[in-house]
Amino acid sequence: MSINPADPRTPAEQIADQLRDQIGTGALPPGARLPSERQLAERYGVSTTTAVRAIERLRDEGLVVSRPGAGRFVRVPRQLVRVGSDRYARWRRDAGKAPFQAEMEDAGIEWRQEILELAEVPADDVVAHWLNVEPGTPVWVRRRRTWAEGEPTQLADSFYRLEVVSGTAIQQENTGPGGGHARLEEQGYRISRFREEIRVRMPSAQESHDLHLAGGTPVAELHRITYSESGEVVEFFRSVMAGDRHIFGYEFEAPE
Amino acid sequence: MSINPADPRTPAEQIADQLRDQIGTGALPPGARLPSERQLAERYGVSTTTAVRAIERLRDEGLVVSRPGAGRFVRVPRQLVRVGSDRYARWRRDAGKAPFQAEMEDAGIEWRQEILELAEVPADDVVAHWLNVEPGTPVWVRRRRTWAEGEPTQLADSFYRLEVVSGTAIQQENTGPGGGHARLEEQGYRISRFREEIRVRMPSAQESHDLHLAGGTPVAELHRITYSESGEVVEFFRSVMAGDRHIFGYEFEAPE
DNA sequence: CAGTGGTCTAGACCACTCA
DNA sequence: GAGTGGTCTAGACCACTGT
Repeated sequence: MSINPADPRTPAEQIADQLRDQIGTGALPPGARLPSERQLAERYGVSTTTAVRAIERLRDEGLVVSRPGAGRFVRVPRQLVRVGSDRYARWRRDAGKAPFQAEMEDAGIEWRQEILELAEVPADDVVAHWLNVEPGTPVWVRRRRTWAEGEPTQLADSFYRLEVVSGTAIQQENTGPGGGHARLEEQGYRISRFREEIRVRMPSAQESHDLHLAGGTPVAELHRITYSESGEVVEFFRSVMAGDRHIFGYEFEAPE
Repeated sequence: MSINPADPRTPAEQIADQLRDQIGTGALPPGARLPSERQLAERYGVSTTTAVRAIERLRDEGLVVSRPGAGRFVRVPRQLVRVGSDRYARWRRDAGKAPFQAEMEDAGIEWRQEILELAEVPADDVVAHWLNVEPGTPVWVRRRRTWAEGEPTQLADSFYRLEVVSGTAIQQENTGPGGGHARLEEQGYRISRFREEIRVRMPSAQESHDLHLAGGTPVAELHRITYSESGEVVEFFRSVMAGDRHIFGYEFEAPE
């Protein structure tokens, strides 16, 4: 429990490594409080700045969370949500379940959805590309944040061409049984195919705040394009998902 | 170009925001050199420590890379590689192409593969689970690093039960035309189904080094399970991929 | 050899939490 | 009110780069 000047690692690294070991072995279990900056500085004979750099390293790795005024604590792992390609099954819609609802209930997870915005907005370049309209064309957006086990997990925006959703429950807070996809089918758009794209990146400060992300937690940006039987794009879905809470799973046959 | 004490943002934030704007507008184009720590500290009237914290923020966002002794530079964006679910098509194998090779050549990207290890190793828990053996059982591993456009993009490990690959070219450096999957089919395992799982996380220090990742770049961990016609798992593939270089794409029909 | 990034010292002040 | 995290000052030394 001290700094070895002969060690090629820097003092901050040595302190971080020792604390990481203690977390790994369970000597510091999830939820446990770490020594304060001042305590660490004194114990290891370094300046507070160096002690802080050591803990910041662990925070960036997602092992430690800070609560200003209270202390630093070993992170309690957040539950993982599996996201599978069978979540769009028609039998689920027929059973009155929206895709997100089905995922959560399958996993036995308490969940809710919070509507952030229902509005007509101009299409940005990506939205315009997929909905096959000119950039700037007014489109309908449904912006929401989903929660699982009392923690936010996803910022999800669905975009539609106006003529597709005008007068439907997709423009209401509650889209009704089966969710938005069920309403689209009622409008005559039989849903036949999906394309999903996943990108990996760091969150913006805003996203980090909205998703309660610990420092150093990446996000996945999921794009989903929903095609009707005629090959038309009927929905463009863009979601930012907490990287520490999701596993994405896909099954497919070996194509011929 | 100065600090406003009335601004609720901290000095380091203000400096970071101004530099980020200059990068965003192109005033500091990719490859441009940023002012040095000392120059920034003097210009803004802050300590060098504060100037460094400002630049570190940009580095963590992946906007800036450091070259010790030389300076800090606006990052030159790395090219994205699309990874699609049709890359396992049988017609590609018949054309003598391995999946990775097909992806790269479709995108017109110069690529190569570097073999890191070909060996018999004990199965860890995850490998054992998917290959349906006891943890610790010896399995065959093929560890490699793939490069695109002169930059590493992927650390890829393929695991096989010993009886599946013994005596085949999968144990050699060069697996031959069509890659490992073609050799498995020759052994009588007709490949019929895949499952892929994607996790998002920060890299370890080792991975960060091996993939030449800039600070603050997350990775995707891809697991692929390959099933034969009889439902048996014939390969478990685990890969760590640079988050800033890949887009994962999947297409699927609306399940019934 | 001048300049650079990386890391460090030994403090300081502020806003906040918790008892 | 004592303790905490967050941020800051005004320097310092080292290993390295590029000329």
